[in-house]
Amino acid sequence: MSYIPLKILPPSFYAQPTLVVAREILGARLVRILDGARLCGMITEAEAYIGEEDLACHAKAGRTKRNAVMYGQPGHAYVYFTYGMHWMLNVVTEKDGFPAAVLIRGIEVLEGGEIISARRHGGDTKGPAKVTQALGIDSALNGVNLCDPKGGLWIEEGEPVPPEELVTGPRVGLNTVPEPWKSKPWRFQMVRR
DNA sequence: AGCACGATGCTCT
DNA sequence: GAGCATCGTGCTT
Repeated sequence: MSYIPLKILPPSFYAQPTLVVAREILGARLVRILDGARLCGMITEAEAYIGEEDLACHAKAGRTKRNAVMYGQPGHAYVYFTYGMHWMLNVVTEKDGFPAAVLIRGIEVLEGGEIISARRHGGDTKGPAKVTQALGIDSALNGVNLCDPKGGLWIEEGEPVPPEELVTGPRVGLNTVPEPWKSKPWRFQMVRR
């Protein structure tokens, strides 16, 4: 059995300004094919990291081996390792050559709940490292094209999020980042009302 | 319910 | 060698 995505988000979606992508990716469906099973969750929280000027962005000190994918084509996955044990999933935005991305910080499970629950040892999927653990995302997916289902990871169109369910705030975990970057309201979250 | 802390290893200086 | 876009546990209110 194969899984044909219905409305996969195209490169033109990711090529938009990063703040637009971070806001509009909420409600979209993150899909992962893992060991032949389709896992899917609605994206509920995301953060924007925008260019070398943004001192919270990994590109702040220029291009390195680690952040190279962020400088590439929009619509690809930037996956990196941190804190000695956690993987983070980002989607590359803006035009080729400009380093920017959106960090996927939380999902609400829609499909494959039993598999995901087992992978999470019964825990939730609210948190960037929880998302990657739930969906089996690691360095093998760094640089994967999210617009091509062959990669086993893509994002499908979802229901639009009404403004009253959208909340913004400062990005999380930027303990040593200087202002104004530390306090930029570049975190976007869906909340049930 | 909230906070403090330790785990754990890769990347860049 | 320092720092890290975090998480789970265990302890305190």
